[in-house]
Amino acid sequence: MDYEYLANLLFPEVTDTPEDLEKRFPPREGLPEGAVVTRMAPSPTGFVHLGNLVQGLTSERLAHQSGGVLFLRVEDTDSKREVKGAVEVLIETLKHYGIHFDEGAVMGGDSGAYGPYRQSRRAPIYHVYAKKLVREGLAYPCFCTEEELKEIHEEQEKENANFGYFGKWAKWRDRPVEDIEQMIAAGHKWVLRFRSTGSIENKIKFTDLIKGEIEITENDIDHVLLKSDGIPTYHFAHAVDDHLMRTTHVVRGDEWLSTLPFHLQLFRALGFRPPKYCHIGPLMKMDGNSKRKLSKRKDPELALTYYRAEGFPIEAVYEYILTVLNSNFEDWRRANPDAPTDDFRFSYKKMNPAGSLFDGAKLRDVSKNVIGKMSAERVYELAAGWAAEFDPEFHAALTRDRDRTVAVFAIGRGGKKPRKDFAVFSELKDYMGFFYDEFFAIKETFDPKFAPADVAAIVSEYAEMYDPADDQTAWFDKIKNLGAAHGFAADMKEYRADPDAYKGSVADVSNFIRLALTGKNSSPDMYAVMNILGKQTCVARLLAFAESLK
RNA sequence: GGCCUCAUGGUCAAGCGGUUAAGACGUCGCCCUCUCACGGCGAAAACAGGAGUUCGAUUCUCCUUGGGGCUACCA
Repeated sequence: MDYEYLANLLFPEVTDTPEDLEKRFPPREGLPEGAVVTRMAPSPTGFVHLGNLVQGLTSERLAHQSGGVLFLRVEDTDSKREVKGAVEVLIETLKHYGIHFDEGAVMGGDSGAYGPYRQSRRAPIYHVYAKKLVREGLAYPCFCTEEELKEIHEEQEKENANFGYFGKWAKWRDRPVEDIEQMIAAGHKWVLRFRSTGSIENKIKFTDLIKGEIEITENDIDHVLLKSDGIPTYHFAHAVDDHLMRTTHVVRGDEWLSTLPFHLQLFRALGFRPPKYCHIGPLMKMDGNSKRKLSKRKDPELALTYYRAEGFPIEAVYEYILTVLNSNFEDWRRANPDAPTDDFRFSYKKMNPAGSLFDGAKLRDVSKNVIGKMSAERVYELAAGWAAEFDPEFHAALTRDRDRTVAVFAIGRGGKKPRKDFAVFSELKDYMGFFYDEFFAIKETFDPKFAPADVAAIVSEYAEMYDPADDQTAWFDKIKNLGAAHGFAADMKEYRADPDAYKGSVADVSNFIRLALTGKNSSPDMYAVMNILGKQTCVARLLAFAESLK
């Protein structure tokens, strides 16, 4: 077989050589010793999910912690799954989550010397290597139609054989050039296949940075390298791109583990040195009531837009992912409560080889802590930003009087033990909506054991005596005395010692007032709440509540 | 079907041949307290099963079981 002839037949337009490309994309210089060059390489399917972020964050830390490079490469090789505008969504979402890329695809174009960074625009580059493989007898064209391949598969099922295009089923593997020429002349479409020399009899040993040493069977399948439209499959693009872009580490999901032997084969055939691999276990999710794990690509709860709409601060999602990825992160955070996240020394050695179940409750806890540590101004900015996008009405209320809203957020904030009232901004309206007249309503009720007449009397009398000038002690004394006058214990200890001697306690009295002012049985510190609400509003609400009980 | 991979409480996880098997979230109880939240104290809760190696296995090996993945001109 004259491979040189075949190569020119298949790729007449390719004149560049691999050497030309080596020169065009030289090894990266000026990087510190041990610098990690890696990438985030998502496919633009329309939404970004948590798994992407896990992978991206791992890559980002590995790169920037080592003084290396992180770039964004868009793997848009599948025209069938192409979703318009998805690339923009992708770039925007990653930007929102604060992953900083040193180079790669950006809105409308590229930035960096190793591009193009969209695989759909790299066809000429792939073809140079495709031609090289053909010339060396390492690849060949295959004219099988979809139907033929399906037949092969069915036949294999019948024979109980392994699936795939290999051995006797690889009908185009050893066809004479004349047949190929004829098919091309007749205008038939073809794909380029790898001529595998591997055997499932052989095992290869391989060291993954996360999983450790693993043993895998060699690949004997003649996988497709170039699809009939001339665009490469993931495998071929991975080998060519990561070599040319001088990637040192590849971080990806462990669903790639089984095709790894093929990738290694490909790197060798191409004369490339393979990168180091970190295969991350999948992120999983509870399936309703049954305690089975599953990975769901299409699960809306795993889409990043969900967390954005819920109103999780990005820092919280970040910290949560870090706690899942590196088991020592939580300990570090406890020891360094105020240090920037980037100070944490991330290590792939601490990553769990197995997949982990996504824990929403834990995310919430992390989020509460993160928000609890923020300044009131910061919470204001984020809350307003969230509301602007997802709740315009609430946004209008929040921003009507900036200083007042900041004061609301400042209640119980700061100090060693900040309040942790909410985990997401979407709960905010329920938590503090009563500060704004348009969202205020009596939503709960007091214990039916109390007589409405008593409650009404207490509330209306309190409206008379409330004085914003009182300090907190004087304020509370008034409430105690008022309660006592109505048969409610002023001292909690005395009340507990003999509950039957009283109608209730000062806690109950406070709660009547709270209910009148906030509409709920729970709220932040009442003294602070009343100060912000102002005397006029307080009195009006107290009287209205008393009136409603008649 | 074939191949790969993973396996400690409900969840996330320490653990690297000898431990009372950490910690966090969640759950429950108590304390603090004007409610809630916070905080403090405490409780229940785990090495999937079976062989082997070893003086000794959660830790090493094998098998079984179970989960996940791949087996496309998808990534």
